[in-house]
Formats: sequence, C-alpha cells, structure tokens
Amino acid sequence: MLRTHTCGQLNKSNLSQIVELSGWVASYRNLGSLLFIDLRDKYGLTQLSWNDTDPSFAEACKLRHEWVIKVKGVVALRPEKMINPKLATGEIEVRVDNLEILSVAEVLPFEIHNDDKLGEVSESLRLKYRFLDLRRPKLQEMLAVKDRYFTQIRAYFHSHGFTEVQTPILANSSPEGARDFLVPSRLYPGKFYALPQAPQQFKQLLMVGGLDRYFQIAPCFRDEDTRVDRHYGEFYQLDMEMSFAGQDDVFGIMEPLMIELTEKFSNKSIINLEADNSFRRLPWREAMTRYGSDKPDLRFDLSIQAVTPLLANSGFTVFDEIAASGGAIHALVVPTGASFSRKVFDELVELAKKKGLAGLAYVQITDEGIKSSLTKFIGEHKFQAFLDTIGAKSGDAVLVGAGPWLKLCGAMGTLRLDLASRLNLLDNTKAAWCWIVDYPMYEAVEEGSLAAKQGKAVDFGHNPFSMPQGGLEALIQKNPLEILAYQYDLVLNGFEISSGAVRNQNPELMYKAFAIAGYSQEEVDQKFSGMINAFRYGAPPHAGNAPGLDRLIMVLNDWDSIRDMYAFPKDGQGRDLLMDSPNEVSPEQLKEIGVNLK
RNA sequence: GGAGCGGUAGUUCAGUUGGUUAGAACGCCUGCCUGUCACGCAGGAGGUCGCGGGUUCGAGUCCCGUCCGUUCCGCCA
Repeated sequence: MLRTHTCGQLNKSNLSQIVELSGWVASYRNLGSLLFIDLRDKYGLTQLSWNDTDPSFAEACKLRHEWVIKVKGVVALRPEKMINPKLATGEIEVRVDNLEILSVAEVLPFEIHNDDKLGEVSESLRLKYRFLDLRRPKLQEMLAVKDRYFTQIRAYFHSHGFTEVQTPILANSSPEGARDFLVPSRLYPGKFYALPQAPQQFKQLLMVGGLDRYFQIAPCFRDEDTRVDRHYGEFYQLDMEMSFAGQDDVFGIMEPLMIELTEKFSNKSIINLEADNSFRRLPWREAMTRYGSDKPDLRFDLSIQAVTPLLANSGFTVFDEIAASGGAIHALVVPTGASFSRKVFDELVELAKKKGLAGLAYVQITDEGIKSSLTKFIGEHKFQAFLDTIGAKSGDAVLVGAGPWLKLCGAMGTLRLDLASRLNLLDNTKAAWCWIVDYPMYEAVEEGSLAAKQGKAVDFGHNPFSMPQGGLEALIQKNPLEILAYQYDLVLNGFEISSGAVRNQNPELMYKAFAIAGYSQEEVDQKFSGMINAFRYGAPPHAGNAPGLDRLIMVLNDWDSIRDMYAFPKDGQGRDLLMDSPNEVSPEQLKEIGVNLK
C-alpha cells in the first residue's frame, strides 16, 4: 500500500503516529522557512508541514498544483489557534520526514476549485479535461450520490419481488419514435442492428416468458438533439414491467419509491399527496386545458380556465369566429397582475404570438375600474359577469387567448410558466408529483408532415403498444381521435419523469390498433414479429413504466444540466471531447462491415 | 433545419459616445517571508480582441459575411 491512512481520516486520536499518505497537491503555502501543503484524495484534505531543517524541504518547495506525492511523517497537534474547523482533519497536521514524488503535473488548463462564486469554466474545456473536472468535490459527490441512488432503487425492486434482467444492446430498429443508432452487420452485409431506444419489446417478451416482475437500470439510445434535460445519444431508464397488473398496480409500486427518493435525494418537501399518500391523477385533457401542458408544474396553482361558452357570441369578432370554427377560448387570472407595466403585457402578447396565437387579450382590474380593449366589444355588464364567473378581482390581470384547442393550450401553458417565473412562484423547496392519465390513443396528423405525405390521417399519440380503453370495441366503433389509452406519464415540477402504459397483449387488438394508424398486417408482422408472435402463445396482461433516472436525480437536486449527471458526458453536439468520438475509422474496417462511403 | 444570446490573457470576466501603449482577479515565473490554510508582500511574463471584408483620420467597439459555442423551437412513439 502507498498509504496507511486516507487524507480525510486523521485526527488527534492518531497523535504521534507515523503515517503514510498519498494524494494530490491541492494547494501550497510557502512561508520561507516553513511550508504547508494541503494533500487531497477522494476522502478529504490533510495539511502537511515542513520546516526548512527537514531533509525533504528543498524538494517539497518545488511541488506544484496537482502533483501526486507520497509522504511519510508524524501526526502532530496544531497549535490551538491554528486549528482549522472547516477541515475534518483540521486539528492535526503531518510533519513530513519523507517525500516521494509519484507524478508531476503540467500547468493546468483551469483551476480545480469548488467555488461557484468564481464562475464555472466553459463546458467544452471541462469536458476535454474531464479527468481534472472529476477531481472537484462537486463531481465526486455527484458520482457518489448516483451510486447510492442506483443502490436504493435496486434494493427497492428486489424487495418487491422484481428480477433485474439485462436485455440486448445490439437490437433492432423500430419504425416509430426517435432516430435510431444503427450498427452495420458484418455477417449480413446490408443489414443492421439498432441500439435500443428502450427495452420495450424485450421486457414485454419477458412477461410472456413468465418472469412476472422485471426491472432494469437500462441504457437507452436515441439519436435526437440535446436539451438541458436531455443528454445526447445515451441515457438510463429505470425500466420496469409487471404481469397480471394494471395501471393502479404500477402506481402502487412507483409512488412509494418516488416518495422515498424525494426524501433521500432532495431537500424538497412533497406538497400535493392525496390522503392515502398516492399522487394526484390528472386526465390528459384536463392537464392540457388547466395547465397548458402534459407535464404541468403543480408547485403553484395559476390554473387556466376554459371560457368558450362565456365569450362565444360576445360581439368580439376574433373570439366569435374562432369559437364558431370549433376553436376554444381560455382565460388565465393572474393575481397582482393589474400592476404589470405595458411592457410586460407586450412581452406576454409577443410570447403568445410566438406560440401560434393570433394575439392575446388582457384585462387589468383595479379599484378605479377595468382596463381592457375587450370591454368596448363585449359590453360592460356582460364583461363584469365574465370576470365574476372566473373569479377575477381587483388587483388581478386576466389573459384571454383563443385558437384551435391544442395550440391554445400550449400557448396558455407557456404563458402560465412565464408568469410563474415573473411572480416568483417556482419554489425549489417543493416537490409536486402527479400522474397524467388517459392519453389519447391517436392524434391527428399535422398537415404537411411526413406522415401526412404517406396518406395517414391519424398516428399514435404516444406508445403504439398501449392498451386502448374500451378494447376492440372502441377501436371498431369510436372515432380514433376520441379513443383513450391506458397510458400514463409521471411528472415532477414540470418535468416528464416517466412514461408508461398498460400494454396491448392481444394480437387481434394490436393489428387493429396499427391498422387505424395506417400500418398493414404485413408491416406489423415484419417490424414486431418477435413480439406479436409471442402474444399468440399465452400472453399475460401486463403494465409498466420507465422513469428517466438521470433526469430525475437532476430535478430532485436542481442540478443545472443533465450533462453534469454523467462521468463522461457527450457535449451539446454529441461529441466526447476527451476521447474524441465520434471518430473516423479505417477503410479496412469499413470494407469488412460492407459500408461504402462515397 | 429555425431563432435569441455570446466569442477579449492559461481561466473567469470588464472594456463608456469609435480616440494614447487593451485592463482586473485567479493561475504561471522570480524574489522576500516561521503558523499558513483561497497565506501575505514585491516584481515579471503572458493578447492575431474567433476569422474575413467594409465604413472611418482612427475599430475590441459600427456594418456585412463566416466559423465556433450556448439556450430555446423543430425533433424526442
């Protein structure tokens, strides 16, 4: 061993012991004939000291930041006034007799400190020198937290009878969803593996295989552009699936775990639990209307109201026409909003336009009266009645938007979030969990989209493997756009944490569900042959979900970027700046796998 | 693919209305210092102001183009 103790270990109980320590030079303070060095390892800092009479003094004076050394010396008590209460080892220091330089370091490209006040080094530089970045206590702590977090999750599922199973990384491409990462096959030139976007089909096969309860901390691969909460290329899901189970059973497993994780891995208090400690359930349609999002931030109320019947035929042409053409009118009461400046309202209108609305009407209610461009169209009496109905009072502002329902919802939701931040409602000490349930099975295909060009009228709203509510009968009889799915998302503070569903395990139902979205039986057989074939041989009803683990721990801790959640993240452009990937390969390698780059 | 913001010393940044030799802090180098702990003090080195073009007597600053970074939108069943 190159040490008898770590750098976080020694205290006055070790007094007078001869010890050996190894680590990095974190800082040095040369007082002329007295030298102090803070030696750092994973476990902490220990102060080393030299006198100019010490044999290794001259060599020690040459030490610089981040050199790796080994020392041998005696543990000595610091003079009483020199005790450093900030250090666990602050009562002692090691008087060094023997110094060995294990490794020298060039001048660093950036300083290794943990002080946010000094400003963070640019991410590209941190990533290029990730091995230095990782020496910072903050990153060490992140990796330690993640390890405890994964351990906790595994223990939870094992204690509930789940079996962790590793599913293939070399899998196959699936036609829906994100862009695949493809891997050329050497043995079958012209054919490809795909890295799994999720182990969806494999976990369903495990259910058919009788595993009953499966989970996996599963790597997932999607070739989509980054966001602050979306790492490029690869991320980890807590993938789980249960047989002979439905929506409530999945919720019953997930909710206690999420409460436990919130309590152990964040400083947030959960604010909106139901009486039986379950999470609030919001039907998708209600979430879209009231909060303008399928991942509503419920830490604050500020809910949007559907007011189409109140303002249709009101005399305001814009609203009347939108209502007549099947659109909707939504209103948002903003407490204290009456005092907003003209500039703020202009910004809100601009935001609404950016989100696709033609405009945005607003009302300011003060003790002096109502200030709005709408009054002259609608008439004072009717307008007051409208304000009373939506509960607007003096001091409030009301924003009223109109447009096609879905677009309107989105715009009002954006305004709601913008206002929440203006009104300081985003409280990071709170955790507001909820389930969004009853997703539509299908959505209308947008004009001009790829699907529209393929002649499709509707496409899957979310997950094509979800069980439609009402089963085969609903698929046959209902307007596809009105069919709901047993599909649910788990949401925390405005972040989508998980997607899940009760699965469709009936082949006949599946062909029908795909047929509505424009897929022939042959296509389904070809793309999902493994799974649909399995469903012919006795498939138990099953359900599951898959929270994104990196995103969850990030949200729980208010960390700034998903890229800080990985030991070796890709940068915003999908590159690994340290290992220089993606990288070019030799023509021989390409030839072997049958890839011909022109 | 689109939009906003940014690019000045090794690092993080400041740089006024266009005006002398482009600054600060930290880091780096040299010297001094016996109780420091983000040690202190003195001195020093270090710059293609992303790149190209333009306007001007004069451009880090204004204009055009371009590259790079970043956030958001698209995308993410």
